[in-house]
Formats: sequence, C-alpha cells, structure tokens
Amino acid sequence: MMQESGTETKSNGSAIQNGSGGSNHLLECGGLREGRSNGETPAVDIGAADLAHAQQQQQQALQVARQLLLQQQQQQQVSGLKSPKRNDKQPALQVPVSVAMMTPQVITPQQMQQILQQQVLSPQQLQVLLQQQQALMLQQWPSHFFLPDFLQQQQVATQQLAFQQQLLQMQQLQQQHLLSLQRQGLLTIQPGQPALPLQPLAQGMIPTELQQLWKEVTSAHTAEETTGNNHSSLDLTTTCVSSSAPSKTSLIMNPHASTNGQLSVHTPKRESLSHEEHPHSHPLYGHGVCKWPGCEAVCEDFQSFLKHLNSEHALDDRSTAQCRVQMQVVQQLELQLAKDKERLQAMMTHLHVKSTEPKAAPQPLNLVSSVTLSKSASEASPQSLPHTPTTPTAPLTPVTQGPSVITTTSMHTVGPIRRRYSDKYNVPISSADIAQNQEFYKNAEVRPPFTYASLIRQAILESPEKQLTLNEIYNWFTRMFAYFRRNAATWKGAIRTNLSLHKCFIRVEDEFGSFWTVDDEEFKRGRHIQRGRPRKYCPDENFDELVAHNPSLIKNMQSSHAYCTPLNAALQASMAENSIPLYTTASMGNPTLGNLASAIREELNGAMEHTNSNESDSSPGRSPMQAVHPVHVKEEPLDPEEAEGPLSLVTTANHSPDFDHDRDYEDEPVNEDME
DNA sequence: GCACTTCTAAACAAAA
DNA sequence: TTTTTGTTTAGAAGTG
Repeated sequence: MMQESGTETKSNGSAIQNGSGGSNHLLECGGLREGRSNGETPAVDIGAADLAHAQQQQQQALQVARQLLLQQQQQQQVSGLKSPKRNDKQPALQVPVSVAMMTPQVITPQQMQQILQQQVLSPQQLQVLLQQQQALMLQQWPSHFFLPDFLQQQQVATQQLAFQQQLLQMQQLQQQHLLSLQRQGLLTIQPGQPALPLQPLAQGMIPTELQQLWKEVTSAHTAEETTGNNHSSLDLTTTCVSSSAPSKTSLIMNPHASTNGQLSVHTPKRESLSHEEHPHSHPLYGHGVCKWPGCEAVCEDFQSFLKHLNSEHALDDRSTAQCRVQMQVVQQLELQLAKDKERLQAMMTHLHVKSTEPKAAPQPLNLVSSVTLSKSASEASPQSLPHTPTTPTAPLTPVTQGPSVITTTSMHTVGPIRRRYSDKYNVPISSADIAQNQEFYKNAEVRPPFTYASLIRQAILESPEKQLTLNEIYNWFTRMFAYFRRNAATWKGAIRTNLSLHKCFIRVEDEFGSFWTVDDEEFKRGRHIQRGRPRKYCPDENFDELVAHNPSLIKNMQSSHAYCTPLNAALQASMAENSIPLYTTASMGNPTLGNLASAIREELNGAMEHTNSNESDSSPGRSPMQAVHPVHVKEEPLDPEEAEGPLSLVTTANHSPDFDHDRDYEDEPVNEDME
C-alpha cells in the first residue's frame, strides 16, 4: 500500500513538477493552470526540490529578461529614449505568453501600479514582468537613461542598500518562518529534499536580485492593496480573463483555492486580530524589542514602543518599502504553502482515490476559508457542520485548510466538526500523523480530524506503559490539542463515552485505581460495542491480544487472567444449563468461587441489574483478589451476528468452538428480554 | 432510503 | 455533598 502509493505519487509528481516549476515563469493560460485548479490532477508533488527548480527557472527567466531588456536598451539607445508606454511588439522569446502580451518594455512605476490595481496580472506574471523591469533598470541605471520619476537616483541608491539589508533580514525571517511552519506541519519538507526551498533565494541572492525582489514586493503590495479585504490569492487563472477585462470584478476567487479550501495567508489581518484581542500585545513588539524587521530597537515598555513605532516607522518610503518586503515574504510563503497544499492534496487524493477516484479531491479539513464551504460554516450550527472526509493516512495537516483556520477566532466559529475515518480506512493514526502537526494542534484551536477513539488510542499508546487513567487521557488531550482546552465537559464526556463504547478500550483496575488500555487489533477492527445491548463480559480474546500488544500488562493481569477463563467457562456452562442468558460482570473477569456463586444466584434471581453488582456483592469495594490482581473489567461487545437474544446466546455459548476462549462471556439480554 | 458510524448530550450510578 | 469516573441511551448528522 505504502509502496504503491509512493510510486504513484512519484509518477504523478513528475507531471506536476512541470506545472509547478513552470508556474514561476511560464504563465500560460488554460491547460496547465486549469489542470491544477480543477483538482483533476491527482498528484502534485511539489517539494523543496521543485521549488529550488522553480527558483532556478526563475533565475533563468531573469536572465532571459535581462537579455531581452538588453536588446531593448540597445534598441532604445539606437532609437533614442522612448516612452515606456510604447507598444512596440517585442518577441516573446521565452517570456511567458501572457507577459509577452503585456509590454515587456520599461513601464513606469505608475504604470505598474496602474496595472496592478487593475488586477491584470497574476503575481507570477508580475514577478516576471518586474524582473524584466528590474533588469532593464539595472541596465539603464549607469547611464541614467531611465529612472522612475518618483525616485531620485540617489535615493534609489541609498534605498537599494537599505533594502538589501532589509531583504537579507527578511529572508532570514522567512527562513525562520518556514522552519516554524515546517515544525508545525504546515510545511512538509521531506528529509531527502533540499532544506529550505527559499534558502537559495536568500543566500544566493545578488544585489540585483534583491533589488528585483524589492520591485516585486512593490507590485505585490500594490496588488494586495487593490485586493482589499478579499484575502484571497490572486486568481492565477484570471490572467486570461482579466487581461481582456482588467477590472476588479474580474478578480475571482482562485478556483484552486476553493478546491483546496485555501485562501492566502493574511498575516497582517491575523496580527491585527491578535492585536485587537490583546491591547498591550503587538505583533511588532516582543520581549522589549521592536520587532519591526531590521529594527530590534529596545523599548522598555509598550508605550515607548508605540512612540518608537510612530517615530521610527512612520509612513514613509522606507517603511512602506519594508512593509512591501514583508508582504513579499508572506507572498512567497503563501506560494510555498499553496504548493505544499497541492502536494498534500495530491497525496490525499491518491490515498483516497482507491474508492472515490471520480470524486473531487478531498475537501480541506477545516473549512472556514473555503469558498464552497463557507456557507455551511457560517450557517450551520456548530454541531451541524458537515463532516469532512478524511483519510486515516492523510497528513491531515492544516495545510489544507485556509490560513484563516489558524486564527483562533475563526476556529471558534467552526465549532465541532465531525470527522471520522471511513471504515474502509480504519487504520490507526500513527504517531507521525499527530506529531507532524503537533505544534499546530497544540497552538491552534483546530479540531483534530481524528475520531475520539483514534485519539484516545494514540494517547494510550504514547504512554510508556501503554495505559492511562481517564484523567491522564484528559491531560493528553488538553496537552496535545488546543482545541480540547475548551468545552471540557463536552469532549470529556465524549471520551468517556468512547472508552465505554469502543470495544478496543479495556479498563483495567488495580489497587490504585483504574486505567485504560487499548487493544490495537480490536481497534483496527473498529468494532463498537453494540448499542442497546449490555456488554459485560470478559473478553479473553481481547485480553490475550492486549497482553500480546502490551507486555507491560502481563505483570498486572496475568494471574487474574488465569482465573478468568475456566471460571468464565464454568459460569457460562452453568448459565446455559439454566437457560440463563450469559451475563458477565467486571468481577466475573476475576471471580472467586463466592463471586461466581453469587453471580449465579443473582442471575437466577433475575437480579442482574448492574454489571458491578458482583463487586458490591462480594465486598464493599473490590474482592481481595481484585485488590491483589487487577481486574480486567472491560467487556467485549457482542458481535451483531451474535446478539440475538437469550436463546441465541445460549446457542452461541454451546456451539461456539472457541467458547471458553474467544467468547468466554456473552452478553446477557436486556432485562426486557428476560421478562 | 438505509445501515452504519461518530459525535453529542443526558441520565444515572458508583466510587473517591 | 461534590466531583470524578463509568455506563447506557437517544438522537443528530455524515458516510457509503
């Protein structure tokens, strides 16, 4: 399975690599991008290597642009300085078609802003276009042929240096951010892949490229400004549309984003939200230091920080440019995020495709930002939100969620979303599933897309002794998931219910209390204790498996188990003889003869009211045996085919070949059955 | 539409 | 008495 999936992912990935790699400099309308956006391309393997490749291609594009612009410059030098608005047709060369359709010539910043405001270009287009512009500027700089009107050359030169520093810092921040994202599972960079995809950009960046980046930032910022509060990624598919109708209305939500349920990260908004929530916290202020990129000025208190902020980082060209740089950083991260989302999507699709291939790719796990699901998110009550299909092997990272889900406020609006693994995929979540997103779930109030049973199992298996008390399970939940730090009553009740209801969870008592273990095999079977049926008996099968999987239990449970089987058999036989529905109790798992007799008496007297009756019957607390030997009290649920009432129970007890081992105790019928 | 699963809520009881 | 723990049931909602 794993090999198979890996192979397929790889094979698919190669096809997508072209798309992703080309996306940085080949901005074609149609085919490729549509293929990515409509989710039909099942596997998108875009990793760090792809990004590096993309960056390489980007640099190649830059070289191409330089050559092109050099030609332009030569032409201009020959023909004199021409208006940047000229519409000379330039050979497209290797410049992307859509960009070539735009004028690859020098465009003034004003024009650029105008273009950006009109949302004509996608970020990638802008990037390429700006590369061209940048290259041209660089070519022309020495001769002062062409400079933006609004920038004096000297200012530019000064700012270039400043921006280079800023950019280096930004790149460092970017790397830190990437590392952080990676730690939080937002970015999954496989070990074999090159480290940080953007690292080459940072480290190998030459001043001209830094300068170029600054220019790109300028455009990106402008683009975001024009986007307003939409918070959506610039629609990459609007290139074709908007080029013919360049208006804001042509900016549609990225279909790919809607497919993935992803929207662009909008860090500023998030920060502003947190800022609003915490009046004396500021994303730009921490540990007495101004966090403005490249500043790090020490501010004793928040007030002085505000003063500093207003004085040193007022609205001026420098601050604006720095802000744009930051925006570019964010944008780069968004791109990276989007690519990793696609990869995740492809992985999930691939793993899910076995049974649901015709379907669209699995929906994102949290849906607040999803266009398609925002309706349900806003309309549905917290408990009526749609389930989101997930696959057990899916990373389940919030990567597939829109960034907005990261925000606490948005998560609150999500409320409980029921998720479960399909029975067909009742594969236990691995530690990696959670660990991969551990940091994220610890910090973001995102409901983990695992069932309670899966989480409980995980909690138990993660414990050194493979056993946890209920309270320890609670603690694990709250420790591992920020989501479970709220509404404790709800999820704690759910945990208890699941512990009782799931066949795989086995309660063990000792003199210090009770703890829960998990029968992993039973968990994989995914069986539930059947509703409406009393379920008390000693699951020797489970017990054996449990011990097999939890050797640590042997020391506590061995002796009790030794009592269990023969006595259970005796009890069952006795009950069968008397046509008494088989009935087991916690204490029957470790009955003394007195308990056994008592149990039988009670059965005969029809006094089977409660499963623990035998405990109270034999002693106020536990039997001495129980005190010494922990009791395995969790009952095994009745299989559907076995739950057919008293007669069938007797029959089952008699005909079952593994009667005293596999089914030592059968369910007793409900009281009405007895009546 | 049905069977099933999961989640949630609630009631209840026993134990601490 | 209160809280914790555990069991059981019912119903809503999603999934296949």
